[in-house]
Amino acid sequence: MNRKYLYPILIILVTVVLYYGDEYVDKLNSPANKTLSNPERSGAEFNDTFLPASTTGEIVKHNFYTLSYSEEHEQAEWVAYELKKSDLSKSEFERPYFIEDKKVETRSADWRNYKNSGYDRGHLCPAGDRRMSFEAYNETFLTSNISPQDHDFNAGIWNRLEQKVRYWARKYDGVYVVTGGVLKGDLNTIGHENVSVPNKFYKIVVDFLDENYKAIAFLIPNKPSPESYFEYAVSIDEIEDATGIDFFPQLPDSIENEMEQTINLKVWGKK
DNA sequence: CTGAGTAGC
DNA sequence: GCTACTCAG
Repeated sequence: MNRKYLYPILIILVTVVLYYGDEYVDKLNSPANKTLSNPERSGAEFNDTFLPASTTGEIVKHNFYTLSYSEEHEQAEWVAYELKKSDLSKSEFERPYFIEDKKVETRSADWRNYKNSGYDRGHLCPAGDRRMSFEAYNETFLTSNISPQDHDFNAGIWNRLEQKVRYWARKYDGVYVVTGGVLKGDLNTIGHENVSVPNKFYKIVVDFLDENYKAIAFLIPNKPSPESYFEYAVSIDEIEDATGIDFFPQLPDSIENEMEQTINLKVWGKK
């Protein structure tokens, strides 16, 4: 057989085995042996309680993450997803092409806006967080999930933060993540569709392992930085002020208020 | 891991 | 317009 066809088929086969193999193992282990300590706190219904409010009214639910799209800025104002410990498999997939998100009614930006713009097509929900299946990985390559990022920012401090989030997901047996660019003020644009270039990006990470939810948030300039992301840690309230987004409206007020005001870096491992 | 640009059908 | 290949931090 031609090698051109053999390789993709092998990838698909391996993927199917990995994907359904995990489901099979889960079935064997369930419900007597629960490897996750908080399985009842997972799934779509639970995730909905962490969804931010949309300022645009255009929420799009994908299978592996949810976003709120801003047609004005031609990108998501937030992308939200649960990153489970079990999501962190090491399957390797070939990077696909970015394609339009057909679930966005106003059409998401064409990838060509980014070509020769000087900016990366920076993932909001990282491809590295969705390697549990071929479908999940590919779903991150929708243009509704990218934002113009300075390359050295994306490959540098932002990438280091994303890897830390994966570490926290392993340590805390899953975290909830909300991330996006700050779409406010006078922003430069790129491409024929005028995709806004955020000056800052934010990321909020919630550990919901026990009843005492705790969160950490970051607001980082869209430029190279040799510093630690901890230098850019802020409260969720500060991100709400900067973006105008209400992040956890569905949580009980007492939990929301406490979580959004607090900055406790030591419990997140800052030395 | 995070990405880019170019050549060719 | 899409795929394959090469390359960088």
